[in-house]
Amino acid sequence: MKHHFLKNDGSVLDKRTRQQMEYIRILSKMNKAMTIPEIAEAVQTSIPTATTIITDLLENNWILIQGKRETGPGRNPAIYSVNTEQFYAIGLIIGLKKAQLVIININQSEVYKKSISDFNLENTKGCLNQLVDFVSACIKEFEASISKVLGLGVGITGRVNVHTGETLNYFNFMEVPFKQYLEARLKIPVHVENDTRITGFTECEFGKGKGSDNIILINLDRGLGLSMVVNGKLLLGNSGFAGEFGHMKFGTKERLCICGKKGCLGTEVSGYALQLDFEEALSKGCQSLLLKEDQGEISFFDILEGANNGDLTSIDLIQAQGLKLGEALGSILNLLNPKDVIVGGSFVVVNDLLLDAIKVGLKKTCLPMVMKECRIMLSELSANMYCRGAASLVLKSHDLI
Amino acid sequence: MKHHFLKNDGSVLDKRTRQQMEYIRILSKMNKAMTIPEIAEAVQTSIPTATTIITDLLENNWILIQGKRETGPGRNPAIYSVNTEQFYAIGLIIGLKKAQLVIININQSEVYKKSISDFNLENTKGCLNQLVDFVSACIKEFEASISKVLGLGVGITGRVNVHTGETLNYFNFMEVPFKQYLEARLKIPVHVENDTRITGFTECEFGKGKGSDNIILINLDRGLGLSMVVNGKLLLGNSGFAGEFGHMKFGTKERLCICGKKGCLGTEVSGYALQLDFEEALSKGCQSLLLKEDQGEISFFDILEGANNGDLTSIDLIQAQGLKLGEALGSILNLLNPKDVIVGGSFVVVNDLLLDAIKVGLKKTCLPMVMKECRIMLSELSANMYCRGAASLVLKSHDLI
DNA sequence: GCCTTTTAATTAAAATTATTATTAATAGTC
DNA sequence: GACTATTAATAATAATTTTAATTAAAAGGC
Repeated sequence: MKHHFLKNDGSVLDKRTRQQMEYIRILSKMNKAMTIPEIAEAVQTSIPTATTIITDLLENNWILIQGKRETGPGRNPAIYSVNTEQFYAIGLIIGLKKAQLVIININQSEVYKKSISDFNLENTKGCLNQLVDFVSACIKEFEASISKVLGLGVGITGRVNVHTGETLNYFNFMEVPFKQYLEARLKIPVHVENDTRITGFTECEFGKGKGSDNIILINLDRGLGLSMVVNGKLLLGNSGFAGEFGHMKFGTKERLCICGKKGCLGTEVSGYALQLDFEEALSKGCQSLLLKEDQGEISFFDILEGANNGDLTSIDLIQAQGLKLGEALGSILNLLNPKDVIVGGSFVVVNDLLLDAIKVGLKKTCLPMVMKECRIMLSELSANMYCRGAASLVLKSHDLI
Repeated sequence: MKHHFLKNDGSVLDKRTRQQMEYIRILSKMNKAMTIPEIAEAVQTSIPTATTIITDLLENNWILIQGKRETGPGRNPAIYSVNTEQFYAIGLIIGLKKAQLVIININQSEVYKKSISDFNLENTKGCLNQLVDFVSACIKEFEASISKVLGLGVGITGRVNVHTGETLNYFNFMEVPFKQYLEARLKIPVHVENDTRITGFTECEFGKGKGSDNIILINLDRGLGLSMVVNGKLLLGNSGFAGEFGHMKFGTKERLCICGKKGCLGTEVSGYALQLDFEEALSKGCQSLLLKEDQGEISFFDILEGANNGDLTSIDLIQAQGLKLGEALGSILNLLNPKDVIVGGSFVVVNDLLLDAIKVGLKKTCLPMVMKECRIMLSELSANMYCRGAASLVLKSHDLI
């Protein structure tokens, strides 16, 4: 595994290098071109010292002069910013049917994007190779030297132990954790995360959670996921398993969950559950517009779309799920008292239909004082954005954002 | 409000003062007498610089020479430690029937202790005055100059907004928050916290949660409280209301909660609930040893004691509560994946009777992978310890522990 | 008991950093 | 357009900090 100038592997660095890294961090965090006096103020050093370090960084091409700032009276200062062509981070989201990759620069601007068209996540050597080759090919195509890549942030579905980099559901057949394997083959530092937690992080960085350091993100898709950001940091849990909301006992139906128990929320609130709900409704004699269209199996996407087209059965089922979700969520809000709750995942297409039902449910269980300052919102981020979030996680790990 | 040498009010300090504070912090955190080379290593400066700053601190009486260290070969170094008579923190726990105060020094050793014998917490000006006078009298009796007191940490029952220092249930009749009022009258910095969160913090600092930065503390007393420590920090929530576990909808009885809803866990798992359970059991014809003793009203303390004496009715009721608590707790564990769960409060007197029942309940709802690494334990801390915890919160806020 | 080894503490010299003064550049004013 | 006010950048000087060298103090071997 190679290391970038901005290494954070715990090795001892000389003072000047540490100073230089600090300057890069300040420039990156501020995310704007800064003058030497501003930088000196920010890093708490004198202007002459700042000048020498800035000159150093300039000579090594880590930063660039962006011109001069137009001020009022007085000499116009030169402004400096990080050289975006020296700092890249890669994000990779591995879904069940899709793998997406994005490369961003230190400004978090997307500079490259690619996805595997026909992907099927399998716990096999072949699938693993396909992913590694894909990432390698992307890096090659982008033509950025490996030495300019700070790292790869991976969001993968299923359970992940962030501390060790192990993935529990996929690529668990190697002797080393997934993270270590990728680092060995790609020669760049790798951060592995659960996909739902990536969505939570992304929402905090780019979405509606921006500016808040205390949010809950619900990922309502085929499954039901939850991630929490507390004190500005992702809540990972002792073994990295935090966020298992789907197994909360709140259900009333007799469905058996994959965890072996009954009453799990995920068996009654999720895309998967919605399909079952629909089948049950039909068997009870409910009518639906969806049946008129001559299609094979009806997926939960179809049901969501049906609701948007006015199909009453679909609407009823989704509202019932929203209500139940809201009620269960109320207990979580009482526990964590978050600033915002953001609901993401495929279900957002039905918009207020879901949101209002959740709010109705919340009222039943959530304490008024907790509800009072808490906003419940739908996510507006795209899948592509989550991929950028995974890349941003790398920047975050270097304290650059 | 006066300020100690170690101020943390955000005012700009000169470089040498900041350095001195850093040295004090290092010495305090290490909690042992250190040699100059060790200190220099810890603060990452050269030995001559460390020597001058240590000399400075010594002259100002902030630190003391503790003698020499006996080493192997080579000259024996002088060892320095913080002057414990310069740094005091006060802890005050305000309960319903008791108010306790403790003064600790920077080593967290108790140097003074006092409590109000006949106290009754009321939301009145009189009660407030009683408390302020009590604290003032203690400071006076201890004869420590106000300038040597870093602050007062208050743990008060009921809801508290840590960010503003407001108390919602008590002393809410002033124009300024409780915290501000105390600061104005006592002239020392004040930190106000919820009593349950104090117990969580204490457990992490002195109790079984020591060394872990990811624990859940259940406070099972007259009421049911919960506090969480995540990433080494108390989870406060956006408005400081985090931890409302008692209103989780898990109940099966028809009891109305003070929140206006039914099914709240706190109405079925708590000391208060235990008394109701007992009355119900009797009305259904259950027998109990407790009735033989000629006493007036039977409190939940009596029932806990009864269980320890073999009273079957008491045992049954407590086990039923433990089971229910365990089941509800399982969902929280799935969500937060803590390292440890520590059960505190008056209920600990029944020991394994409660703990085993909780474990049985947990098995029903908690995911095996979450349970696997999580220890469920009873607290062994005394009320006095929580008071010290409140004081330690002050030290923590100064980054001294 | 004296010498060697080892580590602490002090001192001296070198390097670094900050403060102050000076010069440079720009905008507005008379 | 020259002058003034203002801020940036640089140079010179002062202060601080570090590195290196020296001295001091202790332990152990012969």
